[in-house]
Amino acid sequence: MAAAPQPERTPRGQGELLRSRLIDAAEAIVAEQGDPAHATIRAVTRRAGVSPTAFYLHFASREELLTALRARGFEEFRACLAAGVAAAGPEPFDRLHGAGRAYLRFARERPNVYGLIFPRHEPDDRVGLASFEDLKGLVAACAEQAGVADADVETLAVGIWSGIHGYAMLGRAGKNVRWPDDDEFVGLLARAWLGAAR
Amino acid sequence: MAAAPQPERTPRGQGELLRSRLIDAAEAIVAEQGDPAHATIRAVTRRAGVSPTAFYLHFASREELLTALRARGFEEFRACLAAGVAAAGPEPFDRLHGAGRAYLRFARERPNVYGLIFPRHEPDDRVGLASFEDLKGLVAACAEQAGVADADVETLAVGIWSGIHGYAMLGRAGKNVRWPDDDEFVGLLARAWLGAAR
DNA sequence: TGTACATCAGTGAACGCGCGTTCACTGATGTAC
DNA sequence: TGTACATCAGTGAACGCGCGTTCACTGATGTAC
Repeated sequence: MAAAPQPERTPRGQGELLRSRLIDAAEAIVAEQGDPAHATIRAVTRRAGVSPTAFYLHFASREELLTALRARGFEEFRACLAAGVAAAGPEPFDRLHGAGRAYLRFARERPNVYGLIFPRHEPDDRVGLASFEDLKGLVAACAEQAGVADADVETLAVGIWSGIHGYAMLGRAGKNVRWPDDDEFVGLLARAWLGAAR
Repeated sequence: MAAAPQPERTPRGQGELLRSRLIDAAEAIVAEQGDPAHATIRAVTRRAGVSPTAFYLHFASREELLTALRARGFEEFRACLAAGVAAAGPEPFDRLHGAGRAYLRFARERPNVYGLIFPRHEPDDRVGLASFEDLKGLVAACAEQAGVADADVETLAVGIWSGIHGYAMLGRAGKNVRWPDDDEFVGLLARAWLGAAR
């Protein structure tokens, strides 16, 4: 088979392609193995079909790769939430509910990416801040509609965010505990903090 | 100095002492480094002042050591909560508040032990179950006193536990967010889920 | 009371492995003249 | 149009390290007779 020899090497001028291929490989490893510790330089380059040394053409260190991976995961997470809100229509409580559902679906379907962007140690401030600002907007609209305008919106948002994050993290523990499903929990959470307006 | 030569070796019949010394060493490493991955067999035995081979006199594998460490951490956590409840007196809401404060203090003072017993992956069912049963008892007493006796206690407990766990995990993220302090948050959380009874 | 033996609580050297990182090299593709 | 050269996108061998684990050994302390 002397058929067309495939270009095994990235064409000239597009060397940056390998960079995203390496991030892809790292994401796949994290998704499969769960622990970012498995995304070693050698494992990532092996998966990308490239020699370990090629790694250094695009990253100065393993930490730099993980930072890039977290940044990508965060973009995807935030886009997922935005889509959930947009699909929910104009009503404030519907929008908050849509965000909550999207949040929990992401955490459930991609637990390892979720774990990467909300790490136990050295939390990424950008994640907290940007997501939290989004959430505060949704909560403020609900509070206004519910007539609890005098409430401290920031505190309400903290309460709701804590609840949803805790539920996402604990959700798989304790088989003997009857966990409400995502939809039900988001509803209960909004009612608990924002009153029975809906 | 030919003073009394210290017994550098555990006296006969008390070989089990090394077992707990190894767990001590592992706990110290986790507390200092944050990540259980650093608690390798060699690092643990080095810290305990013993040869790597001595490890196998007491544990069949590294995983067995980590299991023992988690079990110990969980005992300490549960004892801490029980003490917080006992010190709070007989009033149901005071007791729930005491548990919540103790929970958050433990998570704040010993974040790495907390992270070990509420791991992101492979959650330990015993932890979830035993702690959750404790919590359900406290919540049931509050619900009864608050006159929301018709409410689903299990669901209320899920909501409160999720909130407190989420707050504990997120608490250090986002410096620009104004987090309520532990006491205030526990109060808000109880009021949100159990009504304004207190 | 002495002494041979068993047990206990370890040690020390060695193995093969995967890791991060460095170094010198390669071979195709473009560009200047 | 040819050709020398530069650049790009990598490769391959090697290093020293810490790791888990195995193996044969040691030396003090107790026990049977």
